[in-house]
Amino acid sequence: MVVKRRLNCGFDFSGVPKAPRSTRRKVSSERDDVDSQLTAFDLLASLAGKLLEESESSSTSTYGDSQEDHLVVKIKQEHELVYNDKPCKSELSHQGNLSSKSPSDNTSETCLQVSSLENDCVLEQTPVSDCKMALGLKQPLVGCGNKKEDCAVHVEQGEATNGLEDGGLIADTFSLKGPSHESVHLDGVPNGSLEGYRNHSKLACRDDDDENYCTYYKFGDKCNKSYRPMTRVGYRRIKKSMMTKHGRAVSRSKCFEDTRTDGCLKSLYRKRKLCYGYNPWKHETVHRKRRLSDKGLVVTSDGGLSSESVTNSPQKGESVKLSIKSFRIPELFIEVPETATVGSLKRTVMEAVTALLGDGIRIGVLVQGKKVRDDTNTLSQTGLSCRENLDNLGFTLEPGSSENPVLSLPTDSTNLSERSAASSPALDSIVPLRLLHADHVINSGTCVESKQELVPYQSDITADEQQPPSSDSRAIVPVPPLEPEALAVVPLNEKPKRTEISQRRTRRPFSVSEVEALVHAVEELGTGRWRDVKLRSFDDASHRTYVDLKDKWKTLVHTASISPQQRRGQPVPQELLDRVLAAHRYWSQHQVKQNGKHQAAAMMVVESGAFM
DNA sequence: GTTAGGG
DNA sequence: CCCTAAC
Repeated sequence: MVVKRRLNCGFDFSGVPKAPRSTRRKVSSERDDVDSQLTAFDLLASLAGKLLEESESSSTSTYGDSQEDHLVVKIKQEHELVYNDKPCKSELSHQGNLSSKSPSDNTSETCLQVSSLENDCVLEQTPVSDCKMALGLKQPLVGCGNKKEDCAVHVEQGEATNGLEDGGLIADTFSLKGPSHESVHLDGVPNGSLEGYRNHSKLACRDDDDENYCTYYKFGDKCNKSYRPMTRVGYRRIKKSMMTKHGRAVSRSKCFEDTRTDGCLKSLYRKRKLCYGYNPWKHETVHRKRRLSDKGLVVTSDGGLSSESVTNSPQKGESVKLSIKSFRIPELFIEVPETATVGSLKRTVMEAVTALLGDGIRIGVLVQGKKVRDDTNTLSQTGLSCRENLDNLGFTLEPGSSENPVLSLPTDSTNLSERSAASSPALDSIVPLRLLHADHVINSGTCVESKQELVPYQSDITADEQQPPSSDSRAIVPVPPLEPEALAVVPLNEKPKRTEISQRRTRRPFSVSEVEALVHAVEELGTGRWRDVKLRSFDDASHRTYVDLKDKWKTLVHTASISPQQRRGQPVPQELLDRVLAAHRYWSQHQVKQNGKHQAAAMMVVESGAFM
């Protein structure tokens, strides 16, 4: 007999045989999990289409060169054709302006991710803190294009609310996450097909099951001409091959992705940091969203701090001249209602940025990739007296208070995902905006490429905020493996309590379109063929196992059975719920005669009149 | 490996 | 979403 491992269970059910499954009827009041979120988001849809075309036709253009200060708009969207077997997905990335909006329809909820907000700024014999101060003054730092020579001073007064659009604050990456933003595949994107759009921009792809971000770069002329997939580029494929059909094994074999020698535990640990330390706010949002609004736009800005260029010219001996071309602002977490105006979005982002900076951040200094801890040493003592060494100078953004950076974060060892998944009140009270990483690097240097080569797994943690260098920048110094201190922001107590190999997957609310696909499949296939449902309608969604689909159906039936007032979460269209009930009713009666499925389905239509 | 149901 | 039992 299997011994129940659960400890918090008052009673050990292990000895209690379950009834035959055919008679096991669920009676428990299942928590309403139907708060499906992340339904379709069509903002920028038209742009997406356009960009898709362009991306297909342009491969080596230098388009991106002249537009580096534009937003990089990454759109992932899934269009589901109800009667198609499989959803049709499109994804693309592009540099563009947020203002190039497109018709947004209702489709629902959306996750908008601002990967970074970037400001060009130059420190010229200026203490970093001054720049920081400037950043905190609600003064958008006006970008200066890609000619660093033109960037002498870039702290200019700007309209606080116009930052995004007017270049005051430059968000270099927007990810608009559609219903199934998770199912992003670079596989289908020919290498370099989007090249023209990001000469120095990143393409971050979110990998399904593990919330990994793999990041691709196109570097400027100074370095490499082509995309350099991160070392883990093959990960997805490898992973896939290792997955069981239903994907469940993945969560238990995550360590294989580790290409280093750290071993499985360490890998898992890193992974955990990535998944849960890195993005706890995502979970946080879920709950806050649930609490605050029915329809909300989740704006997540995650980014780092990085510089695109540093110029230095030793003047009169000791003087050091630094130019930090840009700051990337670490992860922000913002929530605005779907009905909010673009202007208010801008304001919100602005406030968030300001608050973030105002919260206080520290700057770390890296020399030759090593952190310089002694603040009392002079630069020359630190070895920064010569130009060559300056090239190896880097900066990191670190949480402001060195003592306990994570003010509001609980310090127990329960990992964040669990906490947030449990709607921890403590988490709920967290200011929705916080510096998450300190491993964002501003640096100067010479070879961007080596950054990846030397620090392959940095992408694990900061993939989405890795900073692509501008084409003419001096590029980025190789950054050493992250220092523990540098990323101690979130996981104060890093040792996860549960050392087990297993790690709960992150919750992935079903989008309306997914629900629709599910309903449609079940209408045709019935409720006992989840594997078929999976293969039929969710074959591409590697993060949806047939068990997930079954579970979702379960909750859908429950949701449909209760009054609308009792429902929580993102509303599922009543029409869909009706279909759920109808299909459920039908298949409850007809599950025996499984032989003539299609006939049954056809009959079902006739009988219920609710389908199709 | 799938399915059904409880946790 | 996880876990387990029963297929």
